[in-house]
Amino acid sequence: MGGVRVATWNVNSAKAREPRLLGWLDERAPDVVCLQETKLSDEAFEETFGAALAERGYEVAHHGEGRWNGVALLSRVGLEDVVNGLPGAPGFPHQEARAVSATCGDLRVTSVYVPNGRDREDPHYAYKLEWLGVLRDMVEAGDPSSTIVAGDFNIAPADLDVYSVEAFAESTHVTAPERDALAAIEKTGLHDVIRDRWVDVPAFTYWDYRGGAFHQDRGMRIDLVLAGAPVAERRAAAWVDRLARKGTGPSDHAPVIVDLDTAPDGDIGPVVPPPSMGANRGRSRKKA
DNA sequence: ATGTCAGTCCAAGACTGA
Repeated sequence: MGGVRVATWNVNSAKAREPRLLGWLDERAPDVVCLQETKLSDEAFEETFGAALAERGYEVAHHGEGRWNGVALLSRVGLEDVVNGLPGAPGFPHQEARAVSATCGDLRVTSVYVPNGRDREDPHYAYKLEWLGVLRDMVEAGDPSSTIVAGDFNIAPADLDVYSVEAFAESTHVTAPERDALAAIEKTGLHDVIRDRWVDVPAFTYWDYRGGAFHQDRGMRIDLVLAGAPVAERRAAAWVDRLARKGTGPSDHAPVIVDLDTAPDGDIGPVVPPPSMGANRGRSRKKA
């Protein structure tokens, strides 16, 4: 194994996304996948995807409730010690299927679907902040150095992460309490892998279905991959798979993909070739 | 341009959620 490709994608109904999801797995071949908004029961997910995912070599941890929410982890580098939900998380009023964690190889991975918050005055907003606090506590109680928390955070971390600050003046997703709650999670030792790589590029991950938002790039960056420092340092590539937002029957979210090199103490050497084998040699030779 | 899409109930089109 020469490195691990980790991805997160809010599919906005796994059932409605079945052909797109399977085609995307074949195209991108991620090793670990965090899914959100599967909108399926565990039984329905198994029935719809069990065989297709097993064929592709994935072990599956799905935590669903049926109509809404629903998260999953797919892994072909191991899937152990699965925990459904956030221990001690608030509900509305019942606990919702918004988190699932597992150990995948040398990574402790959590797929999260953070509550939307709806409006600043809505009780769901307070629920969202409280839920984020419990997520922070869970990360801190674990080992942040081997942690990945990825998913739909429903928070744009900074003004760069929305297409228009004015358009969000009265909205959730951009408020100081939400951003503070995210910062508190990161302060346990997690890094925003896409933002580390693309320092001043918006890198939107979500575009409303309405009003031609995708075509006009009126988007938001709300799907994040957070990783402990030793994991984030293994980053070989990090990007938003905008192709998956195009064409027929897309989700309103695009996947985020992060490639990690093998850990320094792994038994296989680095993925990046030495300078003498660099890609530029071939290109310049061809020119000459 | 809040101009879409997905789920539910239940058989069509309202309602809810994002």
